Amino acid sequence: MLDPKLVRESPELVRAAIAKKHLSVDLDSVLAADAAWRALLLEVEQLRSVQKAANAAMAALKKGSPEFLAKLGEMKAVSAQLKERDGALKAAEERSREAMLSLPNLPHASVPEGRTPQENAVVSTQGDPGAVGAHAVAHWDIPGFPRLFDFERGAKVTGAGFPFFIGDGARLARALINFFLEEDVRAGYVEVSPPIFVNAASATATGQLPDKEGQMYETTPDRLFAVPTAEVPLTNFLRDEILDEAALPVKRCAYTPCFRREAGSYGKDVRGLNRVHQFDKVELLKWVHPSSSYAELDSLRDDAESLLRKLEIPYRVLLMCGGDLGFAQSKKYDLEVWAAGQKRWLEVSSCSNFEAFQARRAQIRFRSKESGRAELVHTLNGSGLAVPRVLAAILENNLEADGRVRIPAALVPHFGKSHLSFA
RNA sequence: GGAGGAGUGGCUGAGCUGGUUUAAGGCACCUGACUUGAAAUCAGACGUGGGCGAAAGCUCACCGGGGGUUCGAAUCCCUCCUCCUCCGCCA
Repeated sequence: MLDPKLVRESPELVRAAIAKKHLSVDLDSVLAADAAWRALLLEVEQLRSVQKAANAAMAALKKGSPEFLAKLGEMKAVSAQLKERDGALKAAEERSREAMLSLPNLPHASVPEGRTPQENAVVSTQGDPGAVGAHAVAHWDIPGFPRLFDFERGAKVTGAGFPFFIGDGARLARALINFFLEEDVRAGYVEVSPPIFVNAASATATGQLPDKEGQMYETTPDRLFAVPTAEVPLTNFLRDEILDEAALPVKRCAYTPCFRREAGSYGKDVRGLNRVHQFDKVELLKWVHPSSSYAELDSLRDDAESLLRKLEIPYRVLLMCGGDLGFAQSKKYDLEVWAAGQKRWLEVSSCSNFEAFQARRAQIRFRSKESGRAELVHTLNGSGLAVPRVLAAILENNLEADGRVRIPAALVPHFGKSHLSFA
């Protein structure tokens, strides 16, 4: 959420942010809810103050004395009034908080104007998408593909979008996970293996609840949620804590399976490995000093990019425009790999700076040496990387005439051999 | 899963027969004095968050979470969570 003080004092900034993100949010009703809450707060605090003063006076009086009884009668009335007003205050506070939570984060000045994904800026393109010839085929059309990636039995056992990975398919996924983790650790991220279920409080702190409840798998009877990304447990790791300034930046990476119901998805987007309900991903996460968060965003993006360079997969970097930025992000880059068979770009990483937007909701702070106060950190995250789409790109870009797939040199030590076979 | 015990500021630790408690005392941290410097000692300051205010400052909340009783709750009641001990079950 945004700083309520900022919303109160500079509503024009918030209005501009809403416009740049092409959202429709009623800022005036947010301001009204906030003002109503503050008026009630003043009232209730005054009543409490009266009550506290009387409390001290009564403590000094002899219990049962006429003065005591008179005061007691008086305070019973105050107490009843306070109870009524306090109820109204709680309701107003709830309304105000919900209203504040409906406001999006402010986009950074460097975010381009635009409404649709077509207006995202292409920052750079690496490798040559045209290098693979006309013989390239979509990965699901490669002969033998169903033997290694069994969607039919997955549907039988669990449901659509839950494939089995078999033989060299499972081996390649495992090699990628291992490669990503090793490289990320080398880049200074501390490896974490988090719980893959989280409680409602955690899902709320990172914004999955209440809005995206339908996107998560939920367990009964404990009401735990299967993580849609490692970002959720990792961000919550430091929830409600105050860090040493010297400990910043804190860099973490984590491999988890990720679970997404993907309600509403359809069409060619969901074919093959493009979009599945359970997938492996290594997530990168940083908690940083506010003064360096944009430099840290660039280095985070470069860490993710270097994985693709080492795998020799053509990719491009997009800078998201205001309309495609997302509710909580200040600035976001997408990394997309070239899938030569489908002749389209697939998103494999999304690197974002949330500034203090997430940290405020999760109350993750550091003790500032300069001010002596606890200040909010800036949080960043990005994939490093999502496995199935990288795997799909390797299958499509590296398919050779004999029907085998060449394994990128950097991956061979993890895969154990130079080619993947569908036999 | 069953039975007991315990959760108090950055840490430690009283209060827990309800009312001068404004949460004692100690440690750590910070400032000052003494000192060539340091240690020790002495003095002072020392939580987080919200609201009002130009500011100085004023005010409210917070004793694991939530609810209740009461004029008044760290203290009494209910409930949930976590940790510890023991028992049961189990890879």
